[in-house]
Amino acid sequence: MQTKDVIELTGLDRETLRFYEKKGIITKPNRTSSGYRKYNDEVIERIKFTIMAKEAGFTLGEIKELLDLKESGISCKTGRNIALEKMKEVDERMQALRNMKKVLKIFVRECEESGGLDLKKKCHLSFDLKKVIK
Amino acid sequence: MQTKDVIELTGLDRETLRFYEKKGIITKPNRTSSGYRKYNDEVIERIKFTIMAKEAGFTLGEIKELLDLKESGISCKTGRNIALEKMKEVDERMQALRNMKKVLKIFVRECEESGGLDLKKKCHLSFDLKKVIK
DNA sequence: CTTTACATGGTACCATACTACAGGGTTTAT
DNA sequence: ATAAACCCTGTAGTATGGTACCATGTAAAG
Repeated sequence: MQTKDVIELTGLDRETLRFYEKKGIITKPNRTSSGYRKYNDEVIERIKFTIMAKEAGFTLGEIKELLDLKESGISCKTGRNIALEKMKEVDERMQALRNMKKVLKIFVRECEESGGLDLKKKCHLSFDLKKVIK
Repeated sequence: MQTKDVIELTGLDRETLRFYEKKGIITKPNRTSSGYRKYNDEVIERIKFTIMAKEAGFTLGEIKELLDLKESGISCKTGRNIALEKMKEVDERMQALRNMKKVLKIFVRECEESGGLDLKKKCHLSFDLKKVIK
């Protein structure tokens, strides 16, 4: 597989792929005699994992940390603790998203109550979080 | 309320509060005769909303956009559509978080199966997303 | 009345995560 | 053989979201 194929399979662009290589998100690929990168399938898994974890709000640094567990020779106990820690973060983000959704629902309801689909009626939104949290 | 109180009530630091003022997240407060900022309660709501929305993965730009809806004189229909759009984003992020959690669960299970709490046993994690997505 | 706490504006700096070239070399299709 | 498509390294620039410091002014407490 060459760069082009990785780009096609992952949706990343060339520059970002390089950037991820520089950051250690993907391992340095072998090269052809002329210096072209030759990738294997593992890189696709790593990139897909990266994209997913980014969407879940993790930084490249954290993602690298997780990806590196694989080769780190870390103990089962430590690996497990890191994963459990990250799960806690995921739960916290989910709670934040649920709160946000509640606020947005109130927005939508307020909009509908005070003018519905009438383009001329102006909306009056509140950001009173007391309705939403605690 | 002066700066100190806002800091105490929101957990923001002085510099970040200024930064948010510069970015338009909070409206420019009135001043005392000597130039000290005098805040009202609204600023607290805006900041709390901002913190929550940030936790939910929104950028300051998007957050400002939402906060500005309140004063924009935008139509109900438009306001409602923007809120619905943001709700879609929230749902997408939630899906990403659910996927991430699945991966992390597999991590934890693999760790437990291949050594449990034994600090000497090394873990061998896989990132095979085929198990998780699609 | 002076020390401490709090405030001001302004500038510069930092990390993260890209993004956009420039100036080449290589491979492949026609 | 030559054009199109692909690849290389390297550097510089951008946007976001702060953070840190400076020099200085104001207010409140002992």
